[in-house]
Parts: sequence; C-alpha cells; structure tokens
Amino acid sequence: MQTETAGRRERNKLDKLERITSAARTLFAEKGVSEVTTAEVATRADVATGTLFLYAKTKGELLLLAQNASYREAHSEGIQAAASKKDCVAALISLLAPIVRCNREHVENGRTYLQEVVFGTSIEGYRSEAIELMTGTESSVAEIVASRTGAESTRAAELAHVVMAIMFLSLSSPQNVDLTSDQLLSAMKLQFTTVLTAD
Amino acid sequence: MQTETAGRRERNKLDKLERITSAARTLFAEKGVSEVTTAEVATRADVATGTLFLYAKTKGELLLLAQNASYREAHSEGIQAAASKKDCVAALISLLAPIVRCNREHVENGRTYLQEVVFGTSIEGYRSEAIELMTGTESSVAEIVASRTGAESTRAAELAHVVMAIMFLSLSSPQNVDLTSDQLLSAMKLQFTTVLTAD
DNA sequence: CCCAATAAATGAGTAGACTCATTTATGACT
DNA sequence: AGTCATAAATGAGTCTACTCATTTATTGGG
Repeated sequence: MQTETAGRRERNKLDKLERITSAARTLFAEKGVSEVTTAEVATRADVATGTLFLYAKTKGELLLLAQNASYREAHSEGIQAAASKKDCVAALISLLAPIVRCNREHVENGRTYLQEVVFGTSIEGYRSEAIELMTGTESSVAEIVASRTGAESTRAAELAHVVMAIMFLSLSSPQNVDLTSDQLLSAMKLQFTTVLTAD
Repeated sequence: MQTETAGRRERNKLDKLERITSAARTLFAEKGVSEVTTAEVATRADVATGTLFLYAKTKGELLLLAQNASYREAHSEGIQAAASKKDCVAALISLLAPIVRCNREHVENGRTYLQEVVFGTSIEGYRSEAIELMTGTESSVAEIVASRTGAESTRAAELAHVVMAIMFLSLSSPQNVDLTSDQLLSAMKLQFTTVLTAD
C-alpha cells in the first residue's frame, strides 16, 4: 500500500527539518549566529537538543542549512541579470551582485557562512551543498569570461577561480566589515578590471 | 635604582610568555591545534589555566603567538630569494615559497592560522601582528610587480591584493589539503601567470 | 623595614557545543 | 491484534574554552 505521501516517519522528519531550518533562519537573522545558542534553536523548533544534531552535525552546518537556499536563489537571479550584459566586467558584477547582497544582509552571518564553507570539516551535509553552490557560481563566471572575452576555456577557468578568490576575500576581510554591498561591489569591480584588462 | 634588566615583575612576565610560547609551539607541532587543549598548554608551560589567557586571549591567539615568528622569518627569506629574480612571476614565487612552506609544515595548523587571521576577533594582540605580516608581504608583492612589470603603483597594489587572495585561497581551500608545497606553488604560479599576462 | 597600592596569578566555576545510553515511535510480518 | 526489528528522539552528561572573585607578589613611598 503506497500512499501518495511517504510514510509517517518520513513526513515527521521532513516536518522537523522544516521547523529546525525555520527556527535557525529566524534566530540567526534576528541576533546573529554568535548570539544564538543551539539550545535556543532547539527550543524554538520544539525538538530536544540531541535531535537538532541529528539534522545538522554542528552549529556551523545549521547556519549553512539556514542559508543555502538564499544563496541558490541569489545565484539564479545573478544568471538572469548577467545574461543581457555584453561587457565582461559588467556581466560579472550583475552575476555576483545578488550573492554579495545576500551575504551582506547580515555581515556576521555572511562572514561565518564563508568561514564554514572554507574551514568547516563535515564531508557531506549542507557544507557540500554550499561548496556545490560555489562551484556552480564559479562555472557561471567562467562561462561569462569565455563568452565575453573569447578566452580559451582553460584560461577562462583560471580567471574564474581568481574572480571567486577576489569575491571571497572581499566578503571575508575584516577590513571590509563596514562597507556596504555597493561599496564592496565597486571594490570588486576595480579588481576584476585590473585582472581582466591587459593594462 | 634602575638596573640594566627591568624589574622582577617584568622579567617574570617575559619568562612566562616564553614558556607559554614554547609549550604551545611544541604541542601544536606534535599533535595539531585541534588535538591540544589549552589546559595541556598551561600544564606544559607550568602556569594556571587562567594565566594562559592573560597572555593570549583565545586559543586562536595562542596559535598566532606560537607561529608569527616563523612567518616573519619566512618573509625575510622570501625577500632575499626574490631579489635576484628578474622575471616577475619567478620573483613572486621565490618571495612566497618560504611562506607557503612555513604554512604547510603542518596543514591543519597552517589553515587554522589563516582562518584566525581572517575570521578572528581580537583587535590587538598577536592577530594584529599577523595582519601586519600579511600587509608587509602584500607590499613586497606590490614592489616586485611594480619593478618587474613597470606597472603604476596603484595597479601594482591592486595586483598585489589579487596575488595575496590567490595565495590565501590556495592555502585555505579544502580541495588543496593533500597537495604538497611544491604542487601548491605550481598551481599558484599558473594563476599568477594568467593574471599578470595580457593573454 | 613596613605598608599601602597595584599588578599578576590562581583555579574553581560557567557556558555552550556536542555525545550517547536509553526510550519511544514506526513499520513489516504473521 | 501482537511481536519483533529498526529508525528516530530524548535529555542528562561530557568536554573544553574561557571568566572572575580571591589570593599572592612586587613595587615605591614614608
């Protein structure tokens, strides 16, 4: 007897995951990761503390769980916005602007998200998902570079890697914590131009 | 009555700092940061746990305290080695090779060091020292770029920033944890070339 | 030399992320 | 329905970085 929806067990898990995700999102947005305890998230999601760690192995994974969806959405937005731009740097900025803005909705959370992506330790789980998102973005960058400058695909891939490095450090650097998204984008634009133009 | 050496108090502090630095260096090198507890370091340095945190505000600062000297030395070595190189990329690799090797003496510690530099929170203390070291290295890079390519100083500074970003991510990326120093340097060289040559 | 002022050291205590032995719920099979 | 096997949930307990009220040491002045 296979019902349309999966079994009770599966539905329960989905429901808990949803409650946890939503609790984490709300609390992190309100107070910032560092001011939220895992116990708080558990309480708000109405699960035991142990249960929380069944759904996210660490507090860092919890942040990734809470934010990955937004980054995915930002990525699609960026792809759409970039499509119409002819100039390479302009296209790159259009592509990355939504990601930068997403990251900067809450500076501390955004920086912690990146920290978790690069320095986190979980092999599978939400970190892998985040890494895939980044890889996907890097591919989009490579495609833009290749199509707008006519560079060969290996060179485009190298440049894409550099572009991602620039974005990563711009968003992470403690020197930039007080900059707005637009200021960050200007700074990034300058570096992209430096890197992509002969002289 | 001003003796040659400072007062007993000052000498005691210096001595404790030396014991703590050395204990941290040894233990971190032996087991890696994550496998060493602050209590262990305190015991080995023969101070109380509370005392440890008088000398380094966090475990991360302790790592910076333990490693900054090595990085400073690596930087001087790099400057020496780069001096004789005419080619820009070759000079950059010579400059940065000692730093990369220093960082890779122990992969986990090296990555944690960088994590601490970028994401740490202490304003003054050993983190500032580490940031100054990085800034100094970036200046050396800028100087090399300016002198070897004839680029204007603003452009050289931008390129230096990019070069540092490439090094930082090369050393931090989880994808690179299994690469040797030489493999990392090759990968970096490729990216430097891509960025510094017109096409 | 003694005393007050100040700096440093101490270690029991706290907070918070995470674990794991036990309990509870679900599903499969008769 | 009843029984077993298995998956999931639970929360008391652990571990460890870090704090802070108390104690101890140093110094400079009378």
